[in-house]
Amino acid sequence: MYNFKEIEKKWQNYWDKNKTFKVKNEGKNPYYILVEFPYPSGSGLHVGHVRSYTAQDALARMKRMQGFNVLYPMGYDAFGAPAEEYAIKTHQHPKNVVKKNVEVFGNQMRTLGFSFDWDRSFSTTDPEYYKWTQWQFIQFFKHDMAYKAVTKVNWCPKCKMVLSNEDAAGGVCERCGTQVEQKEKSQWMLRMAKYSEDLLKGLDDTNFAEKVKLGQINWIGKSSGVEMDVDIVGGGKFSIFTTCIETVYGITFFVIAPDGKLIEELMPRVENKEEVLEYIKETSLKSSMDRTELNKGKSGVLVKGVEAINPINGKHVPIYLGDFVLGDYGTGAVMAVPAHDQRDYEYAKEHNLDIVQVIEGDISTKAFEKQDYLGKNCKLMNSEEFTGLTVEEAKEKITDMLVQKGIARRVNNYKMRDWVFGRQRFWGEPIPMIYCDDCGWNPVKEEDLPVTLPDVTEYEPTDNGESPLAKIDEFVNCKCPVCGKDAKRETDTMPQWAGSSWYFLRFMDPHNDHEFASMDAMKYWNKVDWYNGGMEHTARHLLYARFWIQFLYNIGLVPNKEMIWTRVSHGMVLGSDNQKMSKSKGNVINPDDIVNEYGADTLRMYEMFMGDYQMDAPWNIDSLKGCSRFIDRIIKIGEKLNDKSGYTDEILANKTIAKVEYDLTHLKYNTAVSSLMIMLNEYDKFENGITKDDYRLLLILLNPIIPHITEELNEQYNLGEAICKSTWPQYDESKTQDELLTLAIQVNGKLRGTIKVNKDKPNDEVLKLAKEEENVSKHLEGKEIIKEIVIPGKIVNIVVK
RNA sequence: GCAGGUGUGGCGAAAUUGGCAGACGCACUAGACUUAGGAUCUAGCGGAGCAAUCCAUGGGGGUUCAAGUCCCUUCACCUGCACCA
Repeated sequence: MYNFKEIEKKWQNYWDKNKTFKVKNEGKNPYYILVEFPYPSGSGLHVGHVRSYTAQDALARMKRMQGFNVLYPMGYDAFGAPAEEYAIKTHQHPKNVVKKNVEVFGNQMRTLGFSFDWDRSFSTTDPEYYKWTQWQFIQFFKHDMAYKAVTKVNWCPKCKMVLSNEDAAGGVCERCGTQVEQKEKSQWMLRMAKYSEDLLKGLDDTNFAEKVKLGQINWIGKSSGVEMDVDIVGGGKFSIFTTCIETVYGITFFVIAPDGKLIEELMPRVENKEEVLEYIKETSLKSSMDRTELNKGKSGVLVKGVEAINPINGKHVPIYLGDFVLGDYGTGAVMAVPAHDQRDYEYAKEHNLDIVQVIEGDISTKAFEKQDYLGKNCKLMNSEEFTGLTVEEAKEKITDMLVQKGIARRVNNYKMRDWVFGRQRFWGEPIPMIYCDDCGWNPVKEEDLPVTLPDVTEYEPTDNGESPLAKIDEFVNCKCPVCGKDAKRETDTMPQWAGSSWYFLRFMDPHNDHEFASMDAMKYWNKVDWYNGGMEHTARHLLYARFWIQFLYNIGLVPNKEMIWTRVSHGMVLGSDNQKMSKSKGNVINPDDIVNEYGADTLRMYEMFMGDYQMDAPWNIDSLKGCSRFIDRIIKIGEKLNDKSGYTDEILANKTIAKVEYDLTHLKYNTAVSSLMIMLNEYDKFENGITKDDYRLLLILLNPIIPHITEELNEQYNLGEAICKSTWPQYDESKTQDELLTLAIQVNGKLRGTIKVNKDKPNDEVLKLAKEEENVSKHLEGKEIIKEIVIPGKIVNIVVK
């Protein structure tokens, strides 16, 4: 094995000293490659990071050689709970924890030879950065896009802490196992739901992978339907939302949300108040998790004393309270059609309610639902004048009628809610708002930004669920920015998603101290050309970031409504047991160990070669050794240099350039590597050794993936200027294919032989040659030829009887 | 339950997008070199068969001259979301 330690260090220093990868906001062909910046955890860089950073590094290095001005930046997303919890445990300021971890990550990334422009690096926790995150929040507020509202939070009574949904999974606190309670809390929200339609439409201006787009679409969850008014017997009304108005004649009851406003309004008329209140209380104790778990039975109570009138036929039907109806989706009330909705069906069975069938189909054991009847020409029944119409016709006609009568409206509903933006944590961007008894909520003056986190030593959460900042008087007490009287600061901080929603803009202009990024810089880079990250972030992070950008666009602060062009995602690197790497499973691979034992180039190459980039792949140390062996062979073939020039095999050279170029831009790193292995195998077969041009070509093509050793060999054999300063080789399309092709000959679809023909040979001559082939002619003997198919350059198939 | 994804040798995987299934690598076997080999090189390597040939891409069916690839159906696993009306 070669001395990779010395060689890799040498070239890393070279790139550093020469600022090889420093990029300016000027020149032709700007190209922005972005990888998700890491959360600098205490456990250091993961081999999964190495996979995606290497992949995009390879792309960046190739693009640079092809004359693009490549921005390939790196930073840190360092706010968040783990650093805070570690700080609590070890009694130090989280910023020190982060500083240490950032250093570790930085060093690790440097030893891997990534071509980041380190001069543009920052952490979301830098006051110079989060100043602008806070400034942007103020813009949200000023444009009425941020507001305070009461929401429920997961509360662990033992830890005295607000928990994220993830930390409250299964309804128990992840840290201590205590039953989680729901607690009401007034929090800052961003009006994200308002952007539902725009976020859907915006996808047309992107080149995201189809599955990424789908993830976004599902998350937004648009459904088109009808909102219909329902009168209550004896006065009053409410409305319901439905996507299946065609079943309106099948309504046998209504269900309303226990956590909605409607039941509050109805309360005075309710006869069984105690029962109803008890049920409301029960529901409020359940987290959304619990509600789902109790899915088995459909709980609920009859609301006595009020009845609803089915607007289409005037029938009186009961109203129930059921916790499967959510107070904050739709109108918080639903029409129940047990014959055609499984959920209603179960509810009706449980509570012994009528079932009225209105669409022809089998409802003996379960509901005949929309996925059963839509698009299948099913007909209505028991529906007065609509009986006999198809579902599709009825849907339109019933809607038209209800709309005409003024009791219904066509509406769209979205699952996506407003963004709960407050966190009761210390380690986040303080929300830059001040409350004054006289003036209410007002933003901190811009010249007073950033609102920095105080240097204290206690980060323990408070007893009442407030952020630890609430205990720090010198932080809380301040002057009202409007009237100057004593006032109090908001003590909630922002969620971790905040800083990562716009960091890619900052990379375009990272040192700007009078705006978050200049319009010129953003116009120059235009959009992120490639954004690579984990599949787990393609729904939420991407949606938050797009929302944030669309808002900035609408107030004229960024040049494009969508700032990310292509989003791709990579598969995970699994442990050798095919399981997700985790300390508890003991299957974690530390990239440092691999770099020490085999070198960064070997690790980089292996991670590119291990499998389809977009798919999960298990770690396999033997396979890595194979890559190490390949690099040894590259070094060794240098001894076979002859003094000829040009390419020994023109076709091989052109073919491989084309292949590598295609593969590196289509996430097919594994086949790029294998085509280079093939090239080396061919070189080995050359009888008179290889030329300098042959060797340099191999090294240049390999350089994006294994940059250190290729530079070293290029220098050692004096093959030309440093590869990082060189131009990517051009290929000649006409020379990527041999003149003589091997053509497969089939008889009745079965391979019977091959022939070598010139690629321009006319079809009839090809066919003639094919029939003469020894084995083929044997299979044709005594048979009648029915059909002859010649696909030039591909195959010949002769069909016989 | 819904959505998305995956399923090909002993293993990681390829397959120009409908055209010779298994490229490339690992592991394995045999041989060479060697004091030695966990180094290197050469050859072999889906299954059955001496062979011609036959069988084979989770299972079943279909379209086609031709299917891993398209259509229908079914099973298994993974990842999200989860009573969304």
